[in-house]
Amino acid sequence: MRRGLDSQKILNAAAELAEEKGLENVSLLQVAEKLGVKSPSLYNHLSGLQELSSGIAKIALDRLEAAVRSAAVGRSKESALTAIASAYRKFAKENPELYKAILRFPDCRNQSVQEAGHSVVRILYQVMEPYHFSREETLHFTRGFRSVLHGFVSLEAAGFFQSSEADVDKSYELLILRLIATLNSTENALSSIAPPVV
Amino acid sequence: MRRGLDSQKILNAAAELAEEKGLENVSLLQVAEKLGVKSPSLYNHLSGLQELSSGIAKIALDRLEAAVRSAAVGRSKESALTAIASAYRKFAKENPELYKAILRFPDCRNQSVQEAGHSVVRILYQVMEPYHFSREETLHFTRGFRSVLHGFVSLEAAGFFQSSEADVDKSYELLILRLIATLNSTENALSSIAPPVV
DNA sequence: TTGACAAGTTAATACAATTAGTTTATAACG
DNA sequence: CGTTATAAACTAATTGTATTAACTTGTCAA
Repeated sequence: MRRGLDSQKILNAAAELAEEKGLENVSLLQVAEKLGVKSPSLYNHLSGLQELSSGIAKIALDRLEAAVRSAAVGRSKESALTAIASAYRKFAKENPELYKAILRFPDCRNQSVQEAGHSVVRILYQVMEPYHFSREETLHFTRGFRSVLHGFVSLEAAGFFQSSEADVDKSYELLILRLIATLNSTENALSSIAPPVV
Repeated sequence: MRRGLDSQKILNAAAELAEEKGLENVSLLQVAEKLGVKSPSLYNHLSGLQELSSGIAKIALDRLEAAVRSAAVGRSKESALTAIASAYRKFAKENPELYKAILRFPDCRNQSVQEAGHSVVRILYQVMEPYHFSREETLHFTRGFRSVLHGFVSLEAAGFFQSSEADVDKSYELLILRLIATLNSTENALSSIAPPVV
């Protein structure tokens, strides 16, 4: 008895298991076994399967954030945005099971998962500072940018871009560059749509 | 004995159940109960839970396609693209459980799900015909456009856009308009990135 | 030293998927 | 009109999982 278990160790084991056997095979039973413990013991440290799922999602977001942050360091504006885009897709390709964990819906209602997601967004705010957009404009753009990263990466992961008639890397690059290109003419673009926000 | 079951009826019941009780509560047991039958009976019509999931995803994609197609009818280019974007998001908002079904990863490897996804893309090809882009350019753009739709809608559904500092409708509208705007200057945009494809 | 509590345990319950083996309605054929 | 083959249902059993309850026992602090 009396192992040194705690929720962090459990979540790390779960994340490891996800990478080894696939996210769908992560069960309390399997995690407990990996830790040399019976599954009810886990309830001393977390409230159930839901919390395990949320925890994995949080770990995944933390690692994604680290990857994105390190890609952006020392860069700003276009250069930072393209670097972030590459790092984001690279992370999803290298950690497919963890990336899936981020996607699972109910988790995102979870407080700490929300916060982890938010800290990814904060990086975007930082690299966009030099543009001197209003807070609202920045928010609109970062929502869009995130949508693009997430949308492309998850459709790709789901196997929807398998046509051999066009290179997937290039589709991604073009998409990112297109979106970034609209930043240079933001004032014009915005004012043709709605009055400037300021 | 001898109800008039078949796989279509099962899948429709499953889709209905998803809308009523949430996708995560769709089980063979529940579906069977809804149909007044015992769960092993379902195996006469489908191979198991996987096929049930794929089937729900296919139904969802079929309905999404119908919604998108009907939004695009009689329109082309910008007008069609914005109409499609609105219809897509509207569908996801009105059918959250079905939209989740589309996202579930393993399903997308499924043949008929892939095909259903493809027919959504075909609509995009049609409305973009008047631009007279090359097949490759069109493919790149439609991948991007789909990514934007899917990415925004799923992040929103996951609850990531809850900041009250900017209107979510407007974020979406701006994103779509930004992306469409890059089409008008596609030649320039592309050539500034890489040699024209033609 | 002792006793409360934390962290394990086993045992039991409930639900879900799936398989095996059985029964029976129905339709096709003699 | 009877027979029979088959499909479609059934019951029963197995396995895997989450979760709760009731228990045991280290460990730390009074």
